[in-house]
Amino acid sequence: MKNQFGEKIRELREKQQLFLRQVAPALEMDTAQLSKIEKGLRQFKKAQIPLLAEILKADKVELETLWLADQLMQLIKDEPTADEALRTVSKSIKKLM
Amino acid sequence: MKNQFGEKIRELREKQQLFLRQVAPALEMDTAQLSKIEKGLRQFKKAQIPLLAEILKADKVELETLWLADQLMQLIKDEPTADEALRTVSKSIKKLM
DNA sequence: TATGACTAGTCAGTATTTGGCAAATATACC
DNA sequence: GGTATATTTGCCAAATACTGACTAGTCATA
Repeated sequence: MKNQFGEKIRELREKQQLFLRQVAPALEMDTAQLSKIEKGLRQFKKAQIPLLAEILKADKVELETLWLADQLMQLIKDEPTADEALRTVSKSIKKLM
Repeated sequence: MKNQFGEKIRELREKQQLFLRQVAPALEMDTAQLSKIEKGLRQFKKAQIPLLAEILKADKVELETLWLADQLMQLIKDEPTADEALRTVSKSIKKLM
């Protein structure tokens, strides 16, 4: 539960029967980088999500959501106050909407 | 709703009638730094929260929660998928507890 | 206008992240 | 086994972001 984005795009890539070597160049990176991204060892650039979604014929918004969820998970993992902090944030965000 | 930690510690400091020049040295920083922290322009080091709580006679856990909430807010502000991502994270976190 | 509290700006030093390559490993096929 | 392709790992230099420290500034009050 800590690399949902990477796992998802790997799943999508395999479903499309694409190899790293086919996808990576389209994102202007090498296969090693993309491999790391899929395993959650490197960050994927948010700005590239739309392009990636297109390549993988996936839902852009879903990928963006997973990407953001991973960022959040990173922050709160190992944090005892995670739960309460999330509640605080949810409350705050509702006021902005 | 974006600098709850800073606002809180300023409030606490004023309630204790302390000046920046009194608090900052105890945290091994200068007043300019602490001022920026209170205004949300700089990060406060998580590891120093217990000490800060002591100085301000405040609840350590509350400060930690606000600190974390601010980190999260930073990430999700301006993110259209913030709401959904938060839900995803909340779901994930429950599985770890 | 003098003093004290706070803030804004700058900048070098430090830390972290990234991109790219080369080598290692894994998998499949013959 | 041997070869070919796919993926992963490790490393390092370059780029980027962050921090601490200092300076000069504003603001309020006496």
